[in-house]
Amino acid sequence: MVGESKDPTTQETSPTEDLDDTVHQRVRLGILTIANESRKVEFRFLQETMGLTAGNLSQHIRVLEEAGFVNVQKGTDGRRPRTWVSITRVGKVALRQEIAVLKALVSRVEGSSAPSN
Amino acid sequence: MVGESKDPTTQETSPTEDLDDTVHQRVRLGILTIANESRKVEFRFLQETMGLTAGNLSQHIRVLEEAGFVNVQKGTDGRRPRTWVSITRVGKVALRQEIAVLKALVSRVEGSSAPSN
DNA sequence: TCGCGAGGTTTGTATAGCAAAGTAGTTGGC
DNA sequence: GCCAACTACTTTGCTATACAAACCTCGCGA
Repeated sequence: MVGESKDPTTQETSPTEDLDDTVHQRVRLGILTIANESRKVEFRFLQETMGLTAGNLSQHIRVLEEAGFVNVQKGTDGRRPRTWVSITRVGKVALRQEIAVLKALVSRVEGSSAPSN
Repeated sequence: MVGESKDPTTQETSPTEDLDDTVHQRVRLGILTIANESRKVEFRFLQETMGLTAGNLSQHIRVLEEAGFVNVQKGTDGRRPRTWVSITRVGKVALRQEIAVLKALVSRVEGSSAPSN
């Protein structure tokens, strides 16, 4: 039982302390993942793909922008206004870090088919 | 460019929509991960391992309990009061689901060393 | 028996997340 | 060519969340 006996196989470390809440948040993790797949992504595309309201997406993009994880470009497609989001170098590093922690977490959970379970 | 051309290799699906915010939240994901590793875990152990204040941990445990993901047992160790947390069957299913989505996410991100990157 | 500490819980508050309402420019109908 | 409806977001307002400080209860030592 954890905390009672010191089982050497028990990993007594926090599985999630290295996660950055700015990146880990569900919607933003999705945005970064998609943004990481191409040079730039349209606002509309993100909204439809992720099933978000424009207002909600707008706010999450602002958070990512203020963290330096994405750049926002405004322009037009024909005469219609468009907003594009692109991931920055810093954003890519942050995403990689998140992924690294998640990989470790997945391994840890999959490795714990504890006998008493 | 996503949203402009229909590149068949582009995964036009949300990477994170199947994540449950109750489970995905950083601290709670940690609690469930640790709880999944043994039959029951002491409150104090969770608190120290994850570096949380007692108040914060208490709240997160309540959320997990109300979701049916953990059971809370109160008792004594000698004469000192103790609180133990144990993951439920439903909690295990929820954790597995989270891990499944995270695995897919990791693969997706690692698979996108997009040429234009 | 009084105070101190252990072990949590409750309360207060700042922030986050979300959608409704608002804004600015565009297009289509007549 | 003027106005209504639409596109493409942004801002605002509300609710819920996350956190720590303050609080509570019980046992133990002096």
